[in-house]
Amino acid sequence: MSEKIEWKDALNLPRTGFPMKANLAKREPEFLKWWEEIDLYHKMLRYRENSALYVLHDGPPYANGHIHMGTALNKVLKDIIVKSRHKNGFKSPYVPGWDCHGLPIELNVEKELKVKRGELSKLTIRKHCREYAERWINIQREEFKRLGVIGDWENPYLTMSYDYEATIAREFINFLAQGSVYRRKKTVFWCPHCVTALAEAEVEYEPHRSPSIYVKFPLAEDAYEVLPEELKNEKVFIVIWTTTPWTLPANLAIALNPEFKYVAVKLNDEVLILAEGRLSALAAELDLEKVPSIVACIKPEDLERKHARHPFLTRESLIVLADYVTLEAGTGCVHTAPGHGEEDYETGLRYGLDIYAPVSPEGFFDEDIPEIGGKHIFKANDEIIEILKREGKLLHVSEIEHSYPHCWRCKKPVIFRATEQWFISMEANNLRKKALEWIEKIRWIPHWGKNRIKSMIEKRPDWCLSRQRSWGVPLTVFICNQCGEFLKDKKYYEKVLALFEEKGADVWFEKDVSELLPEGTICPQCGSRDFRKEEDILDVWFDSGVSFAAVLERREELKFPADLYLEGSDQHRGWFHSSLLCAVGTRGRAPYEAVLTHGFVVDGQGRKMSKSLGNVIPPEKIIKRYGAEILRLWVAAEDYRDDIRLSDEILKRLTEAYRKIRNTCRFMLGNLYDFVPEKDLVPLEELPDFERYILFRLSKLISRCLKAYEDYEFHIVTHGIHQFCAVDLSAVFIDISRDTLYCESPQSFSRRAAQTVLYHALTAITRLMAPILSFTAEEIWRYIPGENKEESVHLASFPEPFITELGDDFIDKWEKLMGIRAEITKALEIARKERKIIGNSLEAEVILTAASEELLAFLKANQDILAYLAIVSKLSVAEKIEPQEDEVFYQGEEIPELKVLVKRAPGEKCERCWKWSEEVGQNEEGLKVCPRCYKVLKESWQEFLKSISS
RNA sequence: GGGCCUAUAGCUCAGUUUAGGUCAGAGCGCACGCCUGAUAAGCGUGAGGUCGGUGGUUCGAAUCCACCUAGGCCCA
Repeated sequence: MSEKIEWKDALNLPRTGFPMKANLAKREPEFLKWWEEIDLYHKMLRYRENSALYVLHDGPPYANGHIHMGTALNKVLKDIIVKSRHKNGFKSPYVPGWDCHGLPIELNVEKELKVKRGELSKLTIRKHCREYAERWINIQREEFKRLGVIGDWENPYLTMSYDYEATIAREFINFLAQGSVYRRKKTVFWCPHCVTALAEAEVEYEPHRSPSIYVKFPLAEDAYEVLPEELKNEKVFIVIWTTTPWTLPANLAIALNPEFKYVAVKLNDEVLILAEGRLSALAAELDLEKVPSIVACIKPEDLERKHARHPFLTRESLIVLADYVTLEAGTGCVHTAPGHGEEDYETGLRYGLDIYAPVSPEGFFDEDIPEIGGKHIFKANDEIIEILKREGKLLHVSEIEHSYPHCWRCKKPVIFRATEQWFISMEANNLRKKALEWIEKIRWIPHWGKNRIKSMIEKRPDWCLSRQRSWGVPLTVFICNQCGEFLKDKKYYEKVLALFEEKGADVWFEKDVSELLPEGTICPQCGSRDFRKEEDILDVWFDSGVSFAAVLERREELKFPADLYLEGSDQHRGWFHSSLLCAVGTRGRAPYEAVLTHGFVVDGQGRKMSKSLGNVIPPEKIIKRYGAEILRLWVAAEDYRDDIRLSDEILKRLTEAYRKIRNTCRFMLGNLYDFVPEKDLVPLEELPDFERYILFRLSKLISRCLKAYEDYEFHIVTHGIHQFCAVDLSAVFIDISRDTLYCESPQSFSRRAAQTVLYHALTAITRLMAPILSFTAEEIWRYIPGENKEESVHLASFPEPFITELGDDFIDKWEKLMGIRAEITKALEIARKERKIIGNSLEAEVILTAASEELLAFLKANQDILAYLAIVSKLSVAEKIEPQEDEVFYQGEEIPELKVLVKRAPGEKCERCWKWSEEVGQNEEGLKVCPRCYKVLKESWQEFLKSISS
């Protein structure tokens, strides 16, 4: 007998080419290339040609800059949904899109070209903008594809494509024709730096230092008439407070709250009027030793429509009433400039005041204003304060820091300024009401999304559509030069739309009105033939808002309405909102059946990612270091409905989880090297109980995952798969079955049964993980044995839970067995760690007993399986246990009536299977193997036996 | 300042809604040990949380109410 027998040659050890190390960053591109080669996206659609449609409509990212974690998160979530719905049996097309027009691109182009606004023609700027957008689309497309996102990347939708531009114009004209569009002067956010009106969405509130001044307005003659007798000979002033001194030249009114009590107080030799509720605050602000005494009370309604004199201009200021005046700050007397404030504007309308805004688009005062004419408004603040001082009208000046609107693009402070703008009315055609009705019918996930968008729609003002810029789709409106009326009927615009479809929206700027209007057009109002075209362009939110018309309705593979829109929760005010208004306004219904939102990417401490905090992690970095797969796993592991944390620790943990899943699958592949499912698969009903129990657990996992996919709860899937790999497979089934897999005859029933479980588990898990771990699933798929599998895992369907009912008795029994196993394991650990009796569990013999008859009977009935489950060499059940010196006695913790005795297993170690047995060596050749192994060797390794005996 | 949302072990999540009383859990990580026939792998055991804080309702609250703190999105 030879001394060194290579028993490894007589075992079924795992064999696989599937690498332990994923090398994701390097291998992923190979899979991407292959998917492209086989045109996976279209193949997936063809596999589901006759299936029900599931349409997830892509919200277009802005074609500017590299993708970031937020956009990556969004696209991966969409990809998981598209892939999982496909696996669920739906035909689920995915057409990605880009938002291409708008101010940010225009500004960047100006920066690149080093030109200022207006220096180049609109057409030239537009040409450059188009190229710029194209450039970023191509970059972002590659970045998105790198994430493993599948879709119609070669044929995406672009809001700047000619047909899309035509659709935008057409939908605008729909609104125009139904009388929803109007034009009027209105205060809007205005950025003097970018020289444009801004939408609410384009304004950001930032802390800002402003002067805080108290200004005295002397009462005019008519106001004295209503003053109490004792004030008639005094110098009386109304005191206002403002943080924008530059708006004082536009002051036309002072607003009082009709509900407040106003008082006149004496300060030095002057009388000041203010709200009683602000008196002590003012005294504190002025640093007075004591609150000035009240000399009279004033009823605000007495002063209504009386006047005060402007503090430095020869003009009067109307005293008005308004209920928005508060006692939170100031004096309760509010400086009102209808051309420079939203509420001021409304008050101005009510009192018939001029909407006066003597400020140029660039932010310079009109020349005709004394002293400060021609100066920039923000620079005029100090001069106005000086003038007030000189005129003796300044009561107090200080500085405050407060939240002030800033331009989202240039980050500079914005102003309110009255200008001519185009609007879609929220009330015309009941747009607001209908939108609110549709909100009720849509499924919002999470449910609170409904309240959120509802309150926004309820409160939002009319939609300001116009932008004084170049890069966008023009507001296609013809205006009569004679009477000022604009043409509303669709018939006037058919020619324009046809031209847009063919040549894009540039033609609006290229061609003369006469070339755009149908021949012989006459103003229906005044009969004139003299028209001009509107020069403003449309708000980009309108562009993306009509994507349902440009994409869902126009693409053959899609449908209107979509099943789902999925974006960040900020889009309740953005795309969900604009899409809803556009669709309700023109189609009479919402463009989606359901809306799913995700939170924002924040750092490990829950703080938002920002350049200034320096906590930004770009997707590219994660892909390079860990692979896109880890990024995808991150997306899937987190509950994205809240904010989603990202940190190095989180990525490290995910990498570990990934490795566990990968290695578990690798082990299964390695043990299926000789398994031919078509031939070797053991029918479910013939499987031993343990195998059936594991498949039952697998079935539960499958059910749970299918439901979680259905509900878009991917973190349930991820945690479920990971836990199943780590516990049910790796720690339980694989650990226990290793002996069977390695040591039994290759074709034996018991080994094939164990392999059957591995095969089912592997194929199920691979398909379950495919929407998330798309690369790894594909890699595994290639190694899975069998002929009848799809070319790509992404063409396969989800597994079905194949064991749904085993009976409660069966489950109870197995849960009890696993509980007993856990107790044995604890006893073994004591023997190992504290008593050093054993190392490997196979070195142990276990004797069990129980305090209750019932448990004792159960133990006796399951003695053999318990030995198997516990992975010990010998296990028996006794009525009574008397521990010896070198033995461990353990009483159950979870099962107190269970008692476990551990001692060293008797006999010798079988050199082949490493189990200890008193029968080792009892064979003809005197091999140091146990009878089981000897039998197996005779059965399946005769060649090997010959070779070692020679 | 207002609306909406979030807060459970170092990390990611269960448990909270359409019943408040085995609900204080899982996996990972960590510590310690074992194995060396999944090996830059595998197995086991263990230590970790007054469920963001403070009050209140209740016989009893992570779970209901109020307020506060921190953070996020949106708005002013």
